[in-house]
Amino acid sequence: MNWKEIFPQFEPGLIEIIEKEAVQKSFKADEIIMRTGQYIKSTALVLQGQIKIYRENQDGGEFLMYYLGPGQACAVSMICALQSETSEIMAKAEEDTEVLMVPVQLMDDLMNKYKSWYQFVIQTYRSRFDELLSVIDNIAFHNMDERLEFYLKRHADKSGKKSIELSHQQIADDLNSSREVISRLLKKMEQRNRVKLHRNMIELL
Amino acid sequence: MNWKEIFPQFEPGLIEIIEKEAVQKSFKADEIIMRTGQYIKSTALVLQGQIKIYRENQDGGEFLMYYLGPGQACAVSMICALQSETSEIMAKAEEDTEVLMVPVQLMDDLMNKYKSWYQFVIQTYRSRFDELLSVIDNIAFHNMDERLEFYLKRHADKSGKKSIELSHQQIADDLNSSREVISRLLKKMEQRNRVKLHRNMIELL
DNA sequence: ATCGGGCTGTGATTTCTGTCACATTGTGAG
DNA sequence: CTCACAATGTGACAGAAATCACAGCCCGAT
Repeated sequence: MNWKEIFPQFEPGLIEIIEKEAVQKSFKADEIIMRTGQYIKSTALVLQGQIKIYRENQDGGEFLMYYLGPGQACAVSMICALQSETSEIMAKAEEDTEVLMVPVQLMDDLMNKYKSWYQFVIQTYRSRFDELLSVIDNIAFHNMDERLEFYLKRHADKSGKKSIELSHQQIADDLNSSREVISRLLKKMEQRNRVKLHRNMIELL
Repeated sequence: MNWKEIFPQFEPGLIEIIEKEAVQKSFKADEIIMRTGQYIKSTALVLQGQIKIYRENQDGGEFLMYYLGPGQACAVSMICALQSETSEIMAKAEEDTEVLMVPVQLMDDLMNKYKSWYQFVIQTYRSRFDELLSVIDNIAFHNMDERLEFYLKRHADKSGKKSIELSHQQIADDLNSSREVISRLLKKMEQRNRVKLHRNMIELL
């Protein structure tokens, strides 16, 4: 796969180094890419697929933070990488996914030498930070019904499709809620003609 | 005030530039330093006092993100600064506060030229990101009683004191809750001998 | 076709939190 | 001292969400 088209902003010298030092890896859908507490050895650049970044607590509860698609990178891994620390988050492949693993040790060097890398990293920080802000907004200021609408909308935006292929249970997990609550709220949304419900699929109207 | 002692890690050339280009500013307690939507012209380095960084929604609800003390800087202002964007957050002086305002235009240049500035910025990103993660954890996984304990603990850690001089109403605002709920939970904590309540003051045990 | 297991719908109940109403207490200004 | 006002205590009630219990439904494997 020609990854240079996915990161067109990278300058030639940078591409060369990445070509030489980075390793391409594949993950199957539902495969865990990184767990909380795990030592971070590289930063992942997403080439294809979707990665879900989420927080997990001791009781098995999950909470979705955001998705990473092609052309994006995990801010946490960069930020940790620069200090060789352990992960605070979980990353799981939502679909079959291709990533480019850039070794930690390169980071400092790339930041200094390549303007396009520096800008990519800054840009990544900013987008992730903004996403976290909107996540906090949602959970702090909104009830579950509004959070659910936001969730569905974001999911549709990411995939570019009007239909969302998830079970109610999966949605409940992402929102750290329970299946019954989500089912009920979805039913109400259907009654208000915001969605149409199918098995394993929700159609946005 | 001799600000160099507060940022001892800065290298000589960097200090010189900041000395020349930055402006020192004072804010009185409760003064708003930055509002949501405001254009960001400089990055604030805190010299003295405490700044509260919080999110505000349209209905007047507030939600505390974190505090900035001496030697710290606002990650949001840096991140926005680098792209000359508007603020997504509110900043208010908790006490009388002194800050050093570094103009936005300098940022890129400083990042490239001064290793100590670069490291400071990266370090700042990382700490703020981590704080946001723990904020999300709290709100996503914990009930108000646990969030309150976390809040009190964090407040005590920041100030280094065992006593917290806030009214129940102020605490409720920070947690986007209501005064009565906080009063009740504090009473329960007192019964469990976790705190001792006074007027405008809470003593941790 | 039918069996079983994963989805989905729905009521009943409980817990947590927010809201309203009002009593009590502490404190500083005059 | 006392008056006014802010801070705190508390009961009653409402609504959101979690939990339990169970019924029906869809779909793929046999």
